[in-house]
This record gives sequence, structure tokens and C-alpha cells, in this order.
Amino acid sequence: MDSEDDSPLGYDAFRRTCPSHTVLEMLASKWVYLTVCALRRGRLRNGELARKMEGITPKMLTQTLRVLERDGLVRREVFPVIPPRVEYELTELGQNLAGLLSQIRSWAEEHAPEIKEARGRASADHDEMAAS
Amino acid sequence: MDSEDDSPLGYDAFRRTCPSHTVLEMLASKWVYLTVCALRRGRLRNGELARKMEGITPKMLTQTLRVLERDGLVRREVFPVIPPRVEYELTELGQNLAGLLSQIRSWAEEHAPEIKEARGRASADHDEMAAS
DNA sequence: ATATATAGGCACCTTATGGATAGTGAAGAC
DNA sequence: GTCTTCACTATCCATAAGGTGCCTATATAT
Repeated sequence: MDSEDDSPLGYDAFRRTCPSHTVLEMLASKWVYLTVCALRRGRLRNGELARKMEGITPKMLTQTLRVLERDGLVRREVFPVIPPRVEYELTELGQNLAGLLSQIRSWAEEHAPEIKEARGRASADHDEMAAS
Repeated sequence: MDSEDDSPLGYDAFRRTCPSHTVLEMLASKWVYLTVCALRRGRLRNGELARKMEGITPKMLTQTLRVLERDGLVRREVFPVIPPRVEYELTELGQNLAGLLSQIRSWAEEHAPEIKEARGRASADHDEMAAS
């Protein structure tokens, strides 16, 4: 094991042209994180997701769901009724990912105080520079 | 366990005003992922990081490192020599996160083929719609 | 004398993204 | 009629991301 942090089969997210790089790019979104976490417990309707994710606009919600659907992480089911009813649920692949993403979410929640403190120190340092 | 996917102590990344939400926002960046993964094995210099992360511009690299430093994930050490020498390494908090992030990276590398296939299907469907 | 390497800072510009606002259609409540 | 709900779609605008080029300092190599 020389410098093998590398992938099992030639995939390397550090390379711009590697498919895994674009996957990482897709995952690098606040709303993707939250949407996948929200769907982890089961299928939800558009409106339920919107209420759960404070601050998301309908546009971003739809956009995020379309990306997740395109990439095979989310399944979309339309009921042809009026008023419309659409449900979203994670695919197996999505479930698989959800475990990891909710670990990140938990990490963020656990370490938020530390990071807030670090940010405080950083801006204090910055102010002190400005005062000199 | 009713609906306890929630945080241990009142932190909830789904709430816009929660500190953990801004932490998630900070983590939701391709370059943050890769930088933390790159530093996982030990300290690296700016140029080494730049060479490792294909496609990153000096500006984005610096920007990313400044954010990570501000949030207490990365430590920056300057050697007052000429030519300049600066090294970056993960703090303990950063190490802690690096484990999770490199799991995500591995996931991306492992599942890249599936996702590529899903994207292919999606665009095929799209084309077929356009052809009708 | 000239060039190189190093780790940036700074200013400018273009493009992509996020987010806000308004609109659509059809059923049912009032 | 008018209003609401639902799951969107379309449009605009402000902000952010990202790219480019030029600048700094000096020891070392040519």
C-alpha cells in the first residue's frame, strides 16, 4: 500500500473527468443532503417535504428531486387524481446513501457548537487585526 | 422512538436558523470534500494540494482552505523562509470529519457506474419524449 | 542579468446558481 | 362566482462561484 487511498477500480474523485467526480459534485448540495435525509424514513409528498425543509423554495425542491430522480436515488410516483398527488421515495441506492448522509447530518449537529466557537475566534482575530 | 431522527440536543439541520444548518451548508462543497480527503493522510503544502486536486484554481484552493481554517477543521502553519513554505493539516475535528467524508468519496467511486447508467436512461427517456 | 519557484493577494469579468414571485389547471368548499 | 389546495412551471434578479491576469518577496540556479 504505497499511496492507495485510491478507488478499488480506477475511479478517482480527484480527477475532473472521472464519473465519480461528477457524482461528488451532485452530492455537494445542502438540499440534496436534506432531501435524502428527509426521505429516509419513508415516502413523502412534495408538500410534506416542503414543510419539513424550512426555507426551501418550490423551485429548489423540484430541481433537487429531479436531479435525485435522474441519478436513480429517488423514485417518483404520480397518482392521476385531482388535486394532484405525487409521492417520492428513496430507491435502494438512495437508501444506501442515506445512511452516510445522515451521519454527516448528525456530525454537523453534534459539532455545530465547536464550529460556532471556532468561527467566533476567527472573527475576533480578524477584528483585532483591523484594530491595529 | 417516535420520530426521533432528530438531534441529540435540540440541533436540527432542517431549521434554517440552526447553527448545524450553516455547518451543513459549509460542508456542501465539492472542494471542501476533496480538500479534507486529501489532507487525511497528513500535512500537505499548498502546491501539493493544487497538484492533487485536478482542476482547482489557486483562488478556489485558498478560499476553501480559509473556510476550513476559520471553522477549525484545518490548521495552517507558516514557515518564515524564502521561498515561502506553508503547510496545512487537519485538526482533530477535521480528522474526525475526514472519516465520514472519505466514506462519501468511496461511495461516489463505487456507485459511479450505476449512476452513470441511471443518467443515461434518464436522457434516453428525455430524447424519446422530444421525438414524439 | 535573467529566470524559476513559492504562496499567495487583488482586481476584473463571465457564468452559474439560488431564491423570490407569479402563474397554471382542475376539483371542491363556500 | 371566488377561493383554496396541490404540484408544479416560468421568469426575473441578486448573489455566488469560478476564471484570468498581474502583483509581491527573495534565494537559488543559469
